[in-house]
Amino acid sequence: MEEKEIYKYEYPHPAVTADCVIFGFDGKSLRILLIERGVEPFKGSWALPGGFVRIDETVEEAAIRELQEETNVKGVYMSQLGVFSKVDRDPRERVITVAFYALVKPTDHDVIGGDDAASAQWFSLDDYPIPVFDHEQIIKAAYAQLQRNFRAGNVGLEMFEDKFSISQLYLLHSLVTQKDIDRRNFYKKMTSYDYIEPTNEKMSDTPHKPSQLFSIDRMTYDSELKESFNLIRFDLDEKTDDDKLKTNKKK
Amino acid sequence: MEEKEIYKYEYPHPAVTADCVIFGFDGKSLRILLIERGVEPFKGSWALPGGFVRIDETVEEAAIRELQEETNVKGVYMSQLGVFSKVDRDPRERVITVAFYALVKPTDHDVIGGDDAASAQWFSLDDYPIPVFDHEQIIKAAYAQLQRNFRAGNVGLEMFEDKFSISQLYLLHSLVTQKDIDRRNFYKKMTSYDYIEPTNEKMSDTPHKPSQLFSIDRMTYDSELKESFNLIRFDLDEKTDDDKLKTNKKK
DNA sequence: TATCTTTGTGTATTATTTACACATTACTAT
DNA sequence: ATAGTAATGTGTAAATAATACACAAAGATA
Repeated sequence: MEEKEIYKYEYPHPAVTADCVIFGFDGKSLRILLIERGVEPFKGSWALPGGFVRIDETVEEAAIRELQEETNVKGVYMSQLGVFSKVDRDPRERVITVAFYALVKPTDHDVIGGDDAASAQWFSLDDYPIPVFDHEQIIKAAYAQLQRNFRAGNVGLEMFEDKFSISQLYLLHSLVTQKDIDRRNFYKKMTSYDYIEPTNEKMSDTPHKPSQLFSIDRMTYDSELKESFNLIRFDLDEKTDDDKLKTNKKK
Repeated sequence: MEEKEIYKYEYPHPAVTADCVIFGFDGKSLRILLIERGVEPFKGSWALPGGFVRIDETVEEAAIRELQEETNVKGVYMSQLGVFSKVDRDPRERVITVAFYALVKPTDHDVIGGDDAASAQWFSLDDYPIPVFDHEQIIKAAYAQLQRNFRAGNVGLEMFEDKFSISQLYLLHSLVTQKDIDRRNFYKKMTSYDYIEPTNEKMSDTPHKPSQLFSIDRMTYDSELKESFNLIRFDLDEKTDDDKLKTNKKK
């Protein structure tokens, strides 16, 4: 027992964690990814995926590592949301957390609970179990930020790995911005962007007129929009903060 | 000597600091507030005001406290910029910093170096001593963020304690956005906002036609714009993170 | 009184946003 | 087959916002 307390400091140090608010859009509704805690405190309760930042990694590295360890989600565009540091937000000790958020397609990811997470699961944003710690506040702040970005013109194409229809995008924008956008004007606006390119494929298995599928010119999209919204692709092979903040490197 | 290392942890903990990028606009040019370090490491070099977050305060509280201790600047609207966490950014130990930024009028503040700062001084943004640590990178990121906000429509009135002329505001916008805005269209746009109200005073001591002075309807301004840009008035009597994130309380 | 400089107003042009009519293309039911 | 249903996609006009630029007004200066 005396062998455990080996790290000594002259002044008290907080612990630092990274937490991830992962929003999912499945084509119908908005979802949120939570984990069931497998360890104390709050074992068995739901929480955001995340965990302690190691002494030899950046907070960004911690966020993607923990997200992958606990939910198996990887390779998504994440943005830093901010720091939450109320002194009593964790019952164990003083813990300051850095929150990140991302928007993904649940079907692109095989969600598997792992590590400190007994399980990981998507919930509807309208009805999810209130998470422990101050994670509910973090989710609210992340959603507000997402909404601000969309209202300010972020198109939100980071989440589409492959082809998409304008009506999918329309539904996403309607859900996120909470505004009733005119479907037809939205269609024309989106198709006018040079980074949204029509393919010659169409949606299949629809009980009505199938929509055309579009693809993303990532080069153009990234250069025109990503810098405006500080979206960064986090992959495990990226190294420094500096890289992430200064350039738009992709895997 | 053995009495000093009294805080023990099972796992290594980083230190956490809060740093402030304070931009100043004096009516002519943009400035930045730096302190001359009075302690090691880098004693005698210039750096951003800031310091360690205490175990019983939030990062916001640390930011305003350190800013006041080291420069005597207080009561300004600050925004959280983000976290910088490269593992080797501080030679002493692992230090993660949370950066904040603000835009103020230098003449509103009596800058006095204090505490760990041997001195505090305004520098031109075009020509300031390169600060130590990764503070140059933080300044660049803060300026980019400020520019994004202005380009996205932030009017930047937080910094005006009292009356101002549209030409002052015009110069500020020209400097920050780095765009050449049409002076006359800018005038009309600003005077059209309902939170910018004409007074019956005029600028004095000008060698030409004096400009009208305007005042800010803070209530309207705050409700219409602040939430969009996450600007928060930090005062020493505010308490929790929660308050700061959720409401727009003012002193 | 003329000149200089900056402030403030007017007005026309262009671009963007919003509103809404309607044709098109699939599937489905009779 | 044919009509009905439910979407997608196109066209077009009006309202609003952004841009460009002419010029009058106010005070200091010579």
